[in-house]
Amino acid sequence: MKTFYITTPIYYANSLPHLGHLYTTTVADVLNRYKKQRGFDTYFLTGTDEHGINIQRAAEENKRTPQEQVDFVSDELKKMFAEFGLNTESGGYDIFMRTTNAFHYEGVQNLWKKMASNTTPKGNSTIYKDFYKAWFCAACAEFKTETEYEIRDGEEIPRCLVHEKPLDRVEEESYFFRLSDYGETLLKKIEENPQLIRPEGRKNEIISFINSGLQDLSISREKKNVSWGVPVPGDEDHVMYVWVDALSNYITAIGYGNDERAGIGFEKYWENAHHFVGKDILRFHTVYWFSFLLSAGLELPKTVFAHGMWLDGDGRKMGKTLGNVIEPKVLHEHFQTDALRYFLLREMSFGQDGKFSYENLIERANADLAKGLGNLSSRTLSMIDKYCGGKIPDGVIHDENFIYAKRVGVSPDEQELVSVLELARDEYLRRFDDLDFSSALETLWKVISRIDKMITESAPWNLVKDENQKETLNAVLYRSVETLRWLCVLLYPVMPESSREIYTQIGLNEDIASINGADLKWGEIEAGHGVGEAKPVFPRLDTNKIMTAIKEQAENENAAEEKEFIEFDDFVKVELRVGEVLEAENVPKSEKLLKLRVDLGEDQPRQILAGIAKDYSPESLIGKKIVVVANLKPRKMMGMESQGMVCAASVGEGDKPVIATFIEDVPNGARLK
RNA sequence: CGCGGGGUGGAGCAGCUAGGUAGCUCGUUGGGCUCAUAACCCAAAGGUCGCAGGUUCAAAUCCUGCCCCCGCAACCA
Repeated sequence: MKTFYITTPIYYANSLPHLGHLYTTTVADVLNRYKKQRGFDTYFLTGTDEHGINIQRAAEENKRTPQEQVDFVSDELKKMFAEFGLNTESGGYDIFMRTTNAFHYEGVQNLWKKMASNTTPKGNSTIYKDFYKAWFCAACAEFKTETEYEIRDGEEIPRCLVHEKPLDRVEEESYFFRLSDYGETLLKKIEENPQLIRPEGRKNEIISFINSGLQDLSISREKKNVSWGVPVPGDEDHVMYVWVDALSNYITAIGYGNDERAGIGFEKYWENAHHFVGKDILRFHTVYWFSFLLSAGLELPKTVFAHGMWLDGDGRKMGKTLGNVIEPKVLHEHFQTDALRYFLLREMSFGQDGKFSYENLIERANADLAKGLGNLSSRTLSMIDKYCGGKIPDGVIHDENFIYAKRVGVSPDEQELVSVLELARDEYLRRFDDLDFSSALETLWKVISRIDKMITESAPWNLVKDENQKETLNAVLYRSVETLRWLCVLLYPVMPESSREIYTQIGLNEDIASINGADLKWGEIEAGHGVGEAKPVFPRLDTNKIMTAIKEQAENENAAEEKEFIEFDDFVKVELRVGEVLEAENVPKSEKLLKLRVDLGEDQPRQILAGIAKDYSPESLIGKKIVVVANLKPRKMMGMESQGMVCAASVGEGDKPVIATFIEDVPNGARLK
């Protein structure tokens, strides 16, 4: 039997579950069900990456042990996956991989040894020990060069430009992987296997990255600095750094280098491995991972597919500040899982970025599911119930009745419809195989449209009044219900629950999870078979109602958070003072920032940067008395230091700032208490 | 010159790798129908495909230059 091994990334166990996790794992789940249905022996991996300094720190902050910390996060993730039917019990992933598993330690150590025992394509040792001094950003998981960090006034430790967190000075012995010897081999592999990195645009990025020259990769940390990791074999003083440890999970999980998982079948699954990753981590999964595999003498996966990211409805990145984050919890509460699955696959052209808003989801669910598929199912079954006594009619139109069928525009021969359906099915499967989920689904919805049209044009509600049209009526209903059967089978991977539900309502009871769409044949529903009760499968969603509920919920949560009282001492820590704006000007190249000089009654006015340029002109602020947080830690923005913060109310959806001021005159520097 | 993504009817997108009548969903307008979850069907309006040049018989698609928007990765603010 042909195998198919599909993986999501293992998610780093220092952040709580979010839409990104849900998306990648959902796509993988859909494809896994699809391949299984098509007769493949599949294996589906997801999980968590649980080592490293960030975990160690998060554990300290939360007063837990690292193990408790990763147990907590991976449980949260598992809970979310279970809520969305992605867990093993629901037919989802086969393993929730965790890098803290004992078998992983064994497997990855054996991989390391194997890598170390070989030489590079250029005949050098693959792993060597060296001394490395560099600034390292734990959040980026990258070493930073001079252009990638800044040293703020009064600080000695540079901060990463991306995260603005202090960097770690890594000045230690480290094992290195001789990545610099693998460029040519990688390029050759990529060229030989057009499907190796997808989509095309992303592949080109990787090629140009390789062409720009590969540097050797630090793959260990001294144990005295980072203890939470897999020990380097034969060297007590080092633990593996993320790359070898995390990436290798894909092979240790199916039995590479360890006995515990050997039964899963490394050989058979690895030869058909497919990694699904976000485009942000594609480089690690191609350049680094491929090189490790080559160094260990292992085959590369068949495909690494980089999907896009979900942006908000306006095309902006989701983030806490903007308040535009899509919460899995909200999705679970207000939407059917199948509607979400459909949306995720239909709305995004796979490989590109997509926009996600609750409104879009509601619109899709209503247009395609409630009004489309659901309504077709409902009208078909209801007519079979009313006009045929709940039994599926025979679809044959005999010669003598051809004339009546033609009179209402129904082809006596069903062959035309069958060809259309088969063509759509073939196209659907082809596009699905090509991971073009969105247009695959589109082809099926054309079929739905066609059947709706057939029904409307032949008007069964009129046919039923005419004895001569009995066979025409039966044929229309048979064609409709038979098409519905096909749709259920084909849509099962995308919408397992709803497809099963409709299938049951049709009165059928095979397990559609194991019906290969390619084997579907017209006319396999037997006439006389009783249909089940027709119930709406996809409820029509009320946008106003749902959006109101979601907003109220968010507000309640905010209110709950605000109700946590602080001590007076806490308030006193915030030094609010009256300031007079002496000067104000726009910051060049910045659309948000204004540079203010504010008199706080001190010797020198302060320079304060405020993100209000969109709503306030510089002139309008001069001479105004405002409220300033005087003891806020200075911070650099656009190369300038801001020595305080302007207080403003945050209003409306765009968090429009409205500056606080006084109704009477007040002396500069007066403290607010 | 940091890197990347994008600019296509009112909204959201596809088409661009292999040039050849500009397509889909939603929305709008008018009509039809009543089996169905106020659903479905038909018709219409609406685009100089960011701008300028070039290649070509032919460019949304290829080339050059420019303008504008958005990200720097779902974390933190």
